[in-house]
Amino acid sequence: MNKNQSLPWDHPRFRSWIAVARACQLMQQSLTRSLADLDIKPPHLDILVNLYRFEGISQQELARKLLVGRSNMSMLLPQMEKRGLIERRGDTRDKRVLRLYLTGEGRRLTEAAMAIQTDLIERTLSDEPIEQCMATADSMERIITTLLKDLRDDDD
Amino acid sequence: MNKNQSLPWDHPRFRSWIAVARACQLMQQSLTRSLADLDIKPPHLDILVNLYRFEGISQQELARKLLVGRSNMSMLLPQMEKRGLIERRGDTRDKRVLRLYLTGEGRRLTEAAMAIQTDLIERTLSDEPIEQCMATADSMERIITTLLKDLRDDDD
DNA sequence: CCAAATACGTTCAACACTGAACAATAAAGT
DNA sequence: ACTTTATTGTTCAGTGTTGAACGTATTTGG
Repeated sequence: MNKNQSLPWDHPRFRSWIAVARACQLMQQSLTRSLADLDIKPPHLDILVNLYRFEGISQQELARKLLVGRSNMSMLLPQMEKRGLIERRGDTRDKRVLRLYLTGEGRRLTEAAMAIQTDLIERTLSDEPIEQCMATADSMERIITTLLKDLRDDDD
Repeated sequence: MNKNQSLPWDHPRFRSWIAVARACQLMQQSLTRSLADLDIKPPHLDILVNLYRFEGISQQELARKLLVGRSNMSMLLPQMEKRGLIERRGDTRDKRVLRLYLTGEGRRLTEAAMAIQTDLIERTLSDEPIEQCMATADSMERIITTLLKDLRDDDD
């Protein structure tokens, strides 16, 4: 019973998750490099993609979707607005919220960036069978649901 | 041909990877909370675990394993040394390198932290079949290899 | 044997992210 | 109607991460 018998690396789930985390970290670094040409970083891309899909979203909703703090959006969005990628218009009914929209240039940039990201992913995962990818996706979506529920429970 | 026909979300591999990234982000946040009791954060745990497995590793090697910059280690390690978790001893043969060792307290803390992490992972993944976990692990390890090779190629 | 190139660790300025405190606005409770 | 509570976005101090420049030590190649 010296080493408590079971080192973490012996657990299949543990080993599996370590690999997932490591792959994510590497993919993020690779994406950062690939996006450098467009002079944006992954956080900006996350924002752009969400505005692309959900036009008129508020800063609060955006922060929730991205799992970051509201203050983060308050730092990034004005800088992207100055760059002419997005536009912030006050909601007429609720004067507290700012609704977010892509500009024409923002939309063009978003499409270019998404193309880069898609290429990177498709290229990196090209050896993985589609069924495996879909099984992993299902798995991850279940895990996401579990984790979201846990985090919400803790906030009470 | 308006929308370039294929939005990223229609690609199975793309959808799959987005789920992976999101799950990782959430797991990281959850881990951060769980480790708060021990007053350490995920980066510290990464360091501790590697010293646990590879005693006497150098700062350089450690940084490479963790996929972070050397300067990062130069910031974190002295602070962990002051806290009495690790020890840094100069190599006798090569006076440039500092070799890293866990102290008794560091080892205890590492074991406690690993138990927390293992519990979190086992609990979160408990609904996923073992075979699925192992298939995902294989998948991820292939992807890691590919990404590592790509990053190394870029550095030339 | 010596000069050039390389490797290790540190420092520093720049930037990113967070959580807490805050002002303005809206919603709920009385 | 009006006080209280909650929500939205901002600001700020604290902390983490990075890449480049640097000093020191080692290795390589003439």
